[in-house]
Amino acid sequence: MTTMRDVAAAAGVSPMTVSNVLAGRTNVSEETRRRVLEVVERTGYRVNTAAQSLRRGRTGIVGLAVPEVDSHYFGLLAARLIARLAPEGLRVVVEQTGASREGELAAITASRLNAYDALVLSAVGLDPDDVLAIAGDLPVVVLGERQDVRRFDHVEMANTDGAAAATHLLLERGCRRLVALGMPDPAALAPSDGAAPHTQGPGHLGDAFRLRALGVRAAVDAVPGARVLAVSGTRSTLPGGAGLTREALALEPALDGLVCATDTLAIGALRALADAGRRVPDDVLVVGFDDVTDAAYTVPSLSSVSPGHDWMVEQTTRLLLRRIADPSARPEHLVGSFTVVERESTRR
Amino acid sequence: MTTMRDVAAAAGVSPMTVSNVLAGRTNVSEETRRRVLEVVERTGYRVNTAAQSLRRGRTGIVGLAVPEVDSHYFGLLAARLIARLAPEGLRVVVEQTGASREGELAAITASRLNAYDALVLSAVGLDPDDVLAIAGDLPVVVLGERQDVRRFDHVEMANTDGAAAATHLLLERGCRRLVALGMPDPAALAPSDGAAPHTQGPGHLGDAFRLRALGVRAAVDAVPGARVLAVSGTRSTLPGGAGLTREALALEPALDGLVCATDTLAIGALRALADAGRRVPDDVLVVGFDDVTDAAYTVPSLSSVSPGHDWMVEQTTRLLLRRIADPSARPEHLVGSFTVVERESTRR
DNA sequence: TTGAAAGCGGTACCAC
DNA sequence: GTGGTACCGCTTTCAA
Repeated sequence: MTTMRDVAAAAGVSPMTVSNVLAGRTNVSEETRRRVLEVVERTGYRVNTAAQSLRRGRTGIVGLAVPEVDSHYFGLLAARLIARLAPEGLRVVVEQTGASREGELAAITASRLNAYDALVLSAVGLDPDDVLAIAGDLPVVVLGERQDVRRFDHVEMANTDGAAAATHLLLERGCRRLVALGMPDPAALAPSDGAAPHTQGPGHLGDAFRLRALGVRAAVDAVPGARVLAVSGTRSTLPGGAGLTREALALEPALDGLVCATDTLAIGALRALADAGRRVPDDVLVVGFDDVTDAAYTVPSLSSVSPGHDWMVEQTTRLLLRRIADPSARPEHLVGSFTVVERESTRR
Repeated sequence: MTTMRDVAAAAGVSPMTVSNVLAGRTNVSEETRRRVLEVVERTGYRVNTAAQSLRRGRTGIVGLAVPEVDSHYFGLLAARLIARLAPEGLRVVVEQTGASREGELAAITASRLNAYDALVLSAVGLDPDDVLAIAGDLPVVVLGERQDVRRFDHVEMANTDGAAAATHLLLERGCRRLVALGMPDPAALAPSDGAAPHTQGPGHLGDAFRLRALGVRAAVDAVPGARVLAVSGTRSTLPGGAGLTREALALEPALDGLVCATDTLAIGALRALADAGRRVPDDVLVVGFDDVTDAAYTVPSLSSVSPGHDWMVEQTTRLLLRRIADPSARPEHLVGSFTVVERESTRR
């Protein structure tokens, strides 16, 4: 193992000078710099990141906690975040939180968490207390859903408005028997009792999906004669989407519109509808949420709510860097805009 | 910031004892252990991983280098690897190598690489020299494709045999005008000149796809009257798959079978075929490679070559742990088996 | 069963 | 421009 001391010795300088050269500091003569670099080159020396981290107090690693890695939305998010943070000198470690409610999460995540300079929490089905307990004094940016904790920076999707717009699209196209796939029952959300939606007890489902359900409900309530049935009880997976759709078809055989909590669920739904002999968009209209890359490539292609990924990643990065630099900064709460991207699955 | 010293002081013991308690070592009295844990609990203390890494000489982080994060195969691989390595106390950092040939990669990757205990290289379009240069003495497991470097542990997919079997399936179903989508031209591979396929110059395309092309060629050559056209020139993406398919339709309007280098390309192809008014499987049969989750959920569902993901991840993990423990172990080279999963896209 | 000493390999600070 | 000194927070070693 070559150390900085070795390089220094070989170049006839002090370790400090090697450090200065490698850090690109300017207080080194051109001659010395060249000599040091020559030795570095020759020996293949690379700085020890652990030592660097210990000394600097920063690891250069950002944790990204997502419910499941193998989902369309996550791939999109991870890819963009990794690409965006790389030039900032930050690497991304992916934490899967999906299977692990309760203890698992508290145990595993907590012990690893301090290896990160910051944590991005993406639409995790955790209640705020969990997050609080786990985070400690770690900079946290919550992404996508709403947390009622004002402590954290937060980039929120237009969950409610986006879902309302998606639902509105189906209603406009003539749907009257809707199913909200993968969302908690909007009817049970008691929108009129004045309580904020996030006070509905600890998150058994991500806040995001509850907020989307509210949007669906609002849109449906605005149209006399329209009704919506919520079919929930699974995470956002393809088999989950297919399963829920079979359930939906059994519960509401006359369904003519499917508003899905995510594109992944919607893609599963498309498959299940095909299996059931329901044609999309002839018999049933389908709309998803997230506008993942795949949405444009399904057959029929999938209409979806686009949350503006670039903006979200950009803001997330900005808040992250800001908070790493200044942990005491006042938390920001941003809400993104959205667009409904219409494709074949709702075209009539 | 709470340190181990602080905890020790508060518990009236030495830092060493705190370390022993937290590491679960047995040489601590029950009484002392309880006292220490109580303080840890109360203060929310967590060990500093940087210091730990520095002292131990291991970071607990494994790099996973993939061409593009946002692809179906990667999601699958990453999810499984992350889940499998977590109980081993290893986290996964994702490195995107896709866009970065040459300098980029050498520069960026090399500087970060020593933060890892090991590196998993997944089907990267690098030539072996690159890998050699970058890796240094870092444990490397190459996954999926073939490297002619015997230095590395290697878990290879049944690229050639799998592709041959997939092609055979199409031929069996009556296809005679095949297109190999996303693979280098099998005709140009000069299979009979005795040269090993990996001597075809530095990897402008992943070895994996070239090996798959060889399989396609072998299968086609065995059937008189059958021919295959290779349409390549893109990485494995959905738009890429659609684009290549449009190209293929222009070059070979009579095509009746599509063998795709990956499922992602195949899914893009399904979309492009639908756009072109070609029915699958009525007019054209399509088969992919990887058997990603999505393959079972497209409409029509996609036949694919399944490389046995569980086995691959298991072997990768085994080799990884082995080599971390013993860097001088003799490199192993494993080749997986495969199964052809037939679905609607080839059912006639 | 407990703990003192000695670093792991860098870098901030400040003197030269 | 250069480098000595101290120390980041933890753990290996070995003595008590």
